[in-house]
Amino acid sequence: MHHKSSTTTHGANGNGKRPPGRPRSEQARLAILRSTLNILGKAGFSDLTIEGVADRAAVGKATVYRWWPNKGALIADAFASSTTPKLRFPDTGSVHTDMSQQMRQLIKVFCSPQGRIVSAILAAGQSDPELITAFRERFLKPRRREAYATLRRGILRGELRRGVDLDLLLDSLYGAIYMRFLIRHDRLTGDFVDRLSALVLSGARPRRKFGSRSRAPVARASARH
Amino acid sequence: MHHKSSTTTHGANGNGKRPPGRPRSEQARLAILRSTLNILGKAGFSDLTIEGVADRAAVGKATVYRWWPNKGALIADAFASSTTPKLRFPDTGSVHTDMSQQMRQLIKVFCSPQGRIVSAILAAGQSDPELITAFRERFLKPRRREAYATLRRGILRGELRRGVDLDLLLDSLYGAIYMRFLIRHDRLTGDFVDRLSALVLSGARPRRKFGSRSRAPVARASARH
Amino acid sequence: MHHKSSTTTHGANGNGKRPPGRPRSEQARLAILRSTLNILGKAGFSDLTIEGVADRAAVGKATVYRWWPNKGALIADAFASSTTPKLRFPDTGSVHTDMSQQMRQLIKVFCSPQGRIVSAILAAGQSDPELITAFRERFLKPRRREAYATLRRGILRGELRRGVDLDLLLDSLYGAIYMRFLIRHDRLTGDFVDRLSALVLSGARPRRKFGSRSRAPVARASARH
Amino acid sequence: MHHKSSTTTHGANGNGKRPPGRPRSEQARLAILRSTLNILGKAGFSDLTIEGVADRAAVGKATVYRWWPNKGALIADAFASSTTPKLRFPDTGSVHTDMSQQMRQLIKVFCSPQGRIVSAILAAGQSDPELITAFRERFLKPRRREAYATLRRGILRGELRRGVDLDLLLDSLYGAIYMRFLIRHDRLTGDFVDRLSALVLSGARPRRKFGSRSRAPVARASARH
DNA sequence: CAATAATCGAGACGGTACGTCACGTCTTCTT
DNA sequence: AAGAAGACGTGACGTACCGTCTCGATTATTG
Repeated sequence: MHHKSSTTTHGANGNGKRPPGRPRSEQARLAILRSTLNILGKAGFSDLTIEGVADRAAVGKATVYRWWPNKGALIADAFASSTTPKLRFPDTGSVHTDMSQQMRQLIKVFCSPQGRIVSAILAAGQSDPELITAFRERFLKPRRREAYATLRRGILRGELRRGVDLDLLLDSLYGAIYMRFLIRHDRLTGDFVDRLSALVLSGARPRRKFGSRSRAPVARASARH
Repeated sequence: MHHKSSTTTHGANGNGKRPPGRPRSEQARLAILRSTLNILGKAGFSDLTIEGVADRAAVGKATVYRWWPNKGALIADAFASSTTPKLRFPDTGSVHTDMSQQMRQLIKVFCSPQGRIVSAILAAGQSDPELITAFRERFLKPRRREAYATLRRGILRGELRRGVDLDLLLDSLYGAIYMRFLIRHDRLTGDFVDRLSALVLSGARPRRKFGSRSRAPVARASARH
Repeated sequence: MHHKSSTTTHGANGNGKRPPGRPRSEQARLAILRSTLNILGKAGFSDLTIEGVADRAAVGKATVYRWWPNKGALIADAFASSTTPKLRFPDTGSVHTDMSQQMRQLIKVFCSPQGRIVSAILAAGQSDPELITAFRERFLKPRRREAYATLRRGILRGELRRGVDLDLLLDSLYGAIYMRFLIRHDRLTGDFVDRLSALVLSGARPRRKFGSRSRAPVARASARH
Repeated sequence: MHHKSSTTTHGANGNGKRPPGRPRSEQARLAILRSTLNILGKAGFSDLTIEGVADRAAVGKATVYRWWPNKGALIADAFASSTTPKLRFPDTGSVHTDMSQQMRQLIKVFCSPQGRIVSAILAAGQSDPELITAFRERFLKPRRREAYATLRRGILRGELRRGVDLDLLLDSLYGAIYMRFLIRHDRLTGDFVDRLSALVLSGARPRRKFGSRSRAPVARASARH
């Protein structure tokens, strides 16, 4: 492979030996990523040019091409390097509250300049499979893993049905957010997120059995939503 | 505005008078739209060039620019003109079945060559507000209107809660589909659609009335929503 | 031939019969020629476009093409229709004075807006033989004929040698003017014209024969220069 | 100024230091000039397109635009670079012979394919001042300087009058040639050149001194000029 | 008084070349 | 060996005119 992973400067490979020649300039790498984010933050994907990135980073164009095979990889790296603000799931004892709070953080990111970057990645990803894969692996999956945990806590507490399809559930929740984010047919507000969480999670509650009284506590638990 | 709506040839404007000059060639208009769809169907948005469209349509480049201000508008028009396969809502007497069947049609479209066009529009729309607006107005809204009717039938039949937020409901349903379509983290299957519909709609069921023994707690639980 | 002579409206052909159909609009014809001269007078040949001519004349483009096969023909006609200011040869009794005065008129034309038109014709004529021919026939030759007469008077008066090559003489005189006009390496002034005339005509004086007494009058004639 | 002189590759500037970056390709430069001359030699100025030049030179269009601001500058450079055939002034001891022989060479050039280029430059120069200036500086003036020397030798030898205006003389001589070349009302032959030289130079002969019997009247006649 | 016929304006048509921009590659000297 | 600088061939951009064509409207002659 010609293009090295941009996160691995060849100065620190496993065997402790450094290859001859001038080592890769960390300064240049950072300047390029910063420049990419700056441009993406204030202009669309189509306005992002390698030439523009190199100029703003005061870097030779070839230095960009040496380390990133194409615009997509550059954007992906830049996004990954961008310190995505906290998107942690709290553990409040209520699935609804946990999800709702995290989703409120998410829409805050989507509405910030960071949002432009996310939408640029999703857009570019439509014609660049590697890019959409990068988004999935580096952004979506890590958060999904946390979401699974949150939901499982809800199952254990009896707030959610035991056999519920977690992916289906998460797609219903986040899909609505992504859809509004990308198609912009309606506003992304905290209130929307709350009602969304309530609607979808209520569809995943344990099924009531006739004559069973035992689930009253569960009912009380979800009563806090 | 310089660019006329491409759907309004000036041959049939309201006052019955045709403006002077050679009338717009309907043949050229159709050839351009057809050519656009052909190219989009087999290549990505970035591979679609106005020059290529004009060539394939055997049309002067200026003729394209005369009627469409940019690539986005062209794609939007082409998509709108494409006889989007039937995406009608049946009336089976069950909301779940109605929605489920329509959503199955939708994913069939998304998985066909038409899907490339949709994703190209959504992608390009991320840096072209007019394009995403065109998608909303010409594609999304008309179908939403039908969806409202379907859901309202469900309300009348008592399948759905009276005060449910229809937009919220539809975003949960379709958002999940759009998300899988765009991020491709999971497959879009008929089964997925069925379970999706079941999950979300069950969250919108009427609250149980007092006296029905077993559902009382649930009803109380969601009462605050 | 498809293109009629622009000076012959078909309303007045030889046999007194007028063809059916709407007659050519004299008004349009004049507007086109006027517009051509206006544009040529303030811009170069390369800035003259048929489209521009038609627009300024408030005339359809096809009306121009109907009557003039190309830009050159249009310019030629426009130039011919332009009332070239008086460039007559006086008859003062001195060849030098006659020529000098006419040449002074000529450079006045060359230095006026009319000059731009002449230079445009000569320029365009370099890649359009018909155009340079038109210039010769319509502008140069008529004036040459008068010049011949003037020079012949000088011969009769004994100011010029009997066998002198009149074309050679005139090319020396006017060539110098055209050269300065086109190459602009030096100014075209009245004084220049006077000295030019003196120089060249003095080279065409009768040859002195030994012991001949007859040239006294000639000497006197040129004494007035 | 953005466009560098095409004759100065930045490889050899005064201070011996080469600027950074890839040096200009001398090969491309020559290919472009050659291609320009080829096209001009067989077609008119209006048939010369930058696109055509670039294609024939197997060069990017941008490379042409990088170094020449417009078609005129390109032609001027191409012409200047064309090894203009020998147009030297001999030193035969006779002004007439010297001039005559050089002028014969000139018309030979004018009648060759090179002539098309000259006429293209003069034509285009009529609407491009820089182009006509380039012609003057690069072609006309160098030859004029030699012509001055030739004429001055004639003065020293007593063949020409001491105070004669050399520019006037040269305009009479060469103007006649340029006029016939551009207006094509008569042929450019060696005989024409000989008689032209004889005519004009004879008008610049020294005035006869008193006491030389036969020329006395003539001398008096021109004395006032 | 129709019918016929050629003109007029307007302006869209398929083209060609324009001059610009970014692409991704290359060649040079410097670090 | 990597750096910046920047020229290279390529190819699409959006614009301007080319010369041709279709329109409805106008203005004449002819039957």
